[in-house]
Amino acid sequence: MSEIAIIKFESQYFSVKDTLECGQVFRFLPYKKGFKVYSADKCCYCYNEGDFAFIECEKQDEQYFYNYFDLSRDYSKIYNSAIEENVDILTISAKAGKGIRILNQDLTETLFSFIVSQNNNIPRIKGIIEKMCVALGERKEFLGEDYFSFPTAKKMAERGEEFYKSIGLGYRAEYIRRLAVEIEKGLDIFEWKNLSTKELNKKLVSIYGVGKKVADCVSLFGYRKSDAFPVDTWIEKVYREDFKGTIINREKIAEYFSNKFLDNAGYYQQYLFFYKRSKEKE
DNA sequence: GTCCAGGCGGAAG
DNA sequence: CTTCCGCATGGA
Repeated sequence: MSEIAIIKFESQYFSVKDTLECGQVFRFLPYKKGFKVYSADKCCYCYNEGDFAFIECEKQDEQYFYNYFDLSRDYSKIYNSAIEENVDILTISAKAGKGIRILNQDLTETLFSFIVSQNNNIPRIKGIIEKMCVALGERKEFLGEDYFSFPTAKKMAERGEEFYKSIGLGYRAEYIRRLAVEIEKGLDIFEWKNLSTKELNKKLVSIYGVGKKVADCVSLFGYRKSDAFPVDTWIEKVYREDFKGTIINREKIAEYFSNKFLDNAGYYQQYLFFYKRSKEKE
């Protein structure tokens, strides 16, 4: 039995539920007072209670999850900047999603996950990724329960297109398989860490199965390029209905928001996406 | 049955 | 350069 560490953090700018459910991450499950969250080969249990958020994990993973939940960043600055923009829908969205933080996710997992996400809905995306982990990941244990790690590229490269179709990937099967093979052959996506957002985008889009939208998500959630502004169907609705925008081309809508909100664009995007999607579900 | 989901690749204009 | 079309799957 390994030792458990508990991280305690003020909840004013940290809602575990909203942070997990704002669409940036796909591997988490309700558990007791909150959620179990899985990242790469690690797991933690987190929840809000009183005026705090708590994260329980193995002692050796304490730094990993401190960084994962982006706890060294001051979100009051981001939140206040959003309010100061003086844009109604952004003010409403920021207030509704005040506790949202952008996670520092595992890069490889983020890239594969957002390829799965294209033209797909969040419950299905979760299911497909879970099947990949169960089939190809490594069995681990946390708080007395088994779970599976996100598979390595090596493991993924061993399986054919048929396997990926069998877990529901449809036409995306070949995208996943080919990326795994490329990484196995030496493609190093970590090398792109220090590129500008624009140069990074070029590299990402060159991957088979990665277009502008997925590239923006991976830039924002994996590489933490906060000027990236992913435009999906929900954000397109926000743009049309709330910003009264007239541009049709999604790439240009993304450019519009990146230029408008600069290094806060990605954070605002999460507020907007979360609010728009939560309203539609009612 | 139709429509849609955190879209993309490839062909055609 | 931009626009259009086919694509797998499952839930509403």
